[in-house]
Amino acid sequence: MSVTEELLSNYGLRKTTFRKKLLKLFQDSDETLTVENIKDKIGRNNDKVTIYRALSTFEESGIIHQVPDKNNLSRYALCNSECNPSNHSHQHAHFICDYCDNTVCFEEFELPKVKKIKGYKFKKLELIIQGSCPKCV
Amino acid sequence: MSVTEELLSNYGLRKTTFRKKLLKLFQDSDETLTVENIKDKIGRNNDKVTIYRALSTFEESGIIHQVPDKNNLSRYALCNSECNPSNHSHQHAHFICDYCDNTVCFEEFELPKVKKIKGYKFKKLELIIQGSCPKCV
DNA sequence: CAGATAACGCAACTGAGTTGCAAATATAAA
DNA sequence: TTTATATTTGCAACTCAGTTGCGTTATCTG
Repeated sequence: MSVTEELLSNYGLRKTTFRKKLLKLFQDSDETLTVENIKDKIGRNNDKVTIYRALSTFEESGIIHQVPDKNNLSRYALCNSECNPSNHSHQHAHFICDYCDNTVCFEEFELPKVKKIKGYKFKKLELIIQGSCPKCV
Repeated sequence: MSVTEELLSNYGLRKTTFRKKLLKLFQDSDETLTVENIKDKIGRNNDKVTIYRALSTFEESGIIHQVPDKNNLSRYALCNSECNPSNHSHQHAHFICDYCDNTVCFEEFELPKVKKIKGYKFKKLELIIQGSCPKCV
């Protein structure tokens, strides 16, 4: 069984042709992907509904996570650590380039400790950094 | 001249009836607002195109800033400090409640100092905290 | 007050994401 | 390996936030 298939098995998901193809794409890619990016890479003929549904399944399972784009568009990236449906929080920052449309995960960032505010319960932190990436000085 | 009108003048914007009404709404509100919230408060008959255009103008000028919603929908809030078109960065965090749809600005938060990564240029930091708000224990 | 310019308001559009449903495929049981 | 069951896929049609074009109206400046 391939790494991709094993991952699907571990999360108790059916190993369909489409899911294997999509998951492999994420495993082979070091950038975050939009649905358009995905279509470009796995073929424009793939149905968007299927893509959206597979992405939702992967996200709920904890295989991938969603990151907002510059234009509030959804991008997706593989979860590095062992995420699962009940614990799916990411201790890393995201970088959004103002010029190209890319968004990158910065694994090496430590998220700040946040002081408590009475009445509020904090569950998840997301640090988004905007600026210019190496390609877009 | 009212506070609202003065603010518009300071930013070199025309003081139209609509803008005065919209800006006053932001000044009187301590929560972030969606376009739907705005319609509810200033009247559903107000044209959405006009709302969107006024929001863009305010945002570009540095009067308000945009915050993503739980559902990646846009919310808007008044800028506290003296923002302007060329310097429009917010040194505060945003809290998104997982249960109600509200998003709040946390002025009292200090954003973390972020270490440099070669090739990247950082311009803006956004810290988003998710959890439950006092109303939604 | 008159002319120039910017903002408004309407209709029609765009495009990301969703829903319903029938056909196809994966899995588990026999 | 075949069959029964449950899940996934793929198509069409839809929803809804946000945008564009353009003629009309309001604001500002002289």
